[in-house]
Amino acid sequence: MDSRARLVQAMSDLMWERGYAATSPREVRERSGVGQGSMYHHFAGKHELALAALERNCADLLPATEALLASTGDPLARIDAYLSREHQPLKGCKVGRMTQDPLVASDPVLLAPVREAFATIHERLVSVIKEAIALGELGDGLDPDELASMITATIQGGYVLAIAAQDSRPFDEARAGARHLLRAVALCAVQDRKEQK
Amino acid sequence: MDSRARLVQAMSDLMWERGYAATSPREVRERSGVGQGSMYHHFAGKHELALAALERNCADLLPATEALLASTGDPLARIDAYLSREHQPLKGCKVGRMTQDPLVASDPVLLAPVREAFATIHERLVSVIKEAIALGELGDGLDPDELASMITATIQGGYVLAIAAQDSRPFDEARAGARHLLRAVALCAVQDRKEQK
DNA sequence: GTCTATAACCCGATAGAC
DNA sequence: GTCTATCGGGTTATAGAC
Repeated sequence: MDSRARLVQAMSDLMWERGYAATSPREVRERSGVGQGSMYHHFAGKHELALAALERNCADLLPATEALLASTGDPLARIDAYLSREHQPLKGCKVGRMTQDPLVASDPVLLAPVREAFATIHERLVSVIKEAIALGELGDGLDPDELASMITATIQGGYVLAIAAQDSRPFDEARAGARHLLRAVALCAVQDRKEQK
Repeated sequence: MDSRARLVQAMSDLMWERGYAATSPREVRERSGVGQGSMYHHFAGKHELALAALERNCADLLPATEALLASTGDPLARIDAYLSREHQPLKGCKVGRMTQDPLVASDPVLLAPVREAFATIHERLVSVIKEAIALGELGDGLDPDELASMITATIQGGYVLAIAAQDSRPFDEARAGARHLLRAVALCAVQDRKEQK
């Protein structure tokens, strides 16, 4: 790993552990083992380094989620998989948490990669939900955008509850609640179709 | 408003606007118009001031939510009301956001009021859900803890999505998704009971 | 591309007069 | 209870040699 990559890695880790404001270039330097001059050779300053770290986090996390949703097979099962993935609830989401860092949220440049990541997930999720509706797995009375936002919000909000409680249970409960609710309406949809026959 | 209250108010505002780490005692002093000496007379330091601000935020926000959920009347309508309240999604939640501030989340003292606030909401919400199940408004196949966590997570996660998108729509979509999903399973429950007759 | 040295400023906190 | 003055240290960033 070269100096540049080590700096980005250290910045990413520290922003996760301490947040943007509380992370100093000196700590980044010390953790990455890169000298002062090198750091300002590769990046104009803390801000540019943070942007690189955020872009890297998004690039790291997005593909796995996209793969999960884009895979072939039963749409509802893919949503279930999205809602069942392994996480570390008490550590928070490397991407989602950034929206709650005021210095990031108020900075259009830093927020851009986060916005794009969530927009992509939303788009994919809406597609899967539309597939499920087309296949009759879900009733057509539900709005795909609403459902997609609700599902992603459940995960992101689950982090909030888990950290507040210092217990991963609320995170798992929230996601299970969403899965079970979806399953219940899916059964309704099946039932409705039987009755119409 | 006396010096102490003005300091707490200013700290609360600044923590919301900038976060804990990025808020300096000097800014608090300047915004509140209180002198240096006064500040350190009332509070031992930034940490103690932050605790007072967090406690105040929780005390300010909790009663309205509790009142909403504790009111008499149709349980499902109360959940609907909880999911329909006015918010400022782009500004974030004064309480929930604190869980994503690493310096707050890693400090048991600062996190305590946040933990208690969410625990209280959860408790109230579980009661309302149990009422709804007892009345047959919801089927008994759903777990009240899961549902309660999902509902609060939807709201908290909605903030994340709204800030990421810099648009309040995802917040409203997520909450509407949860309401419509609940309504759909409620109709299922009614249908099931009719069939059993 | 990396190093050391240093600038200029702000941080959180304290001292002590009034 | 409030004021001004100040401390020691850390902050982000720059300068300039190698």
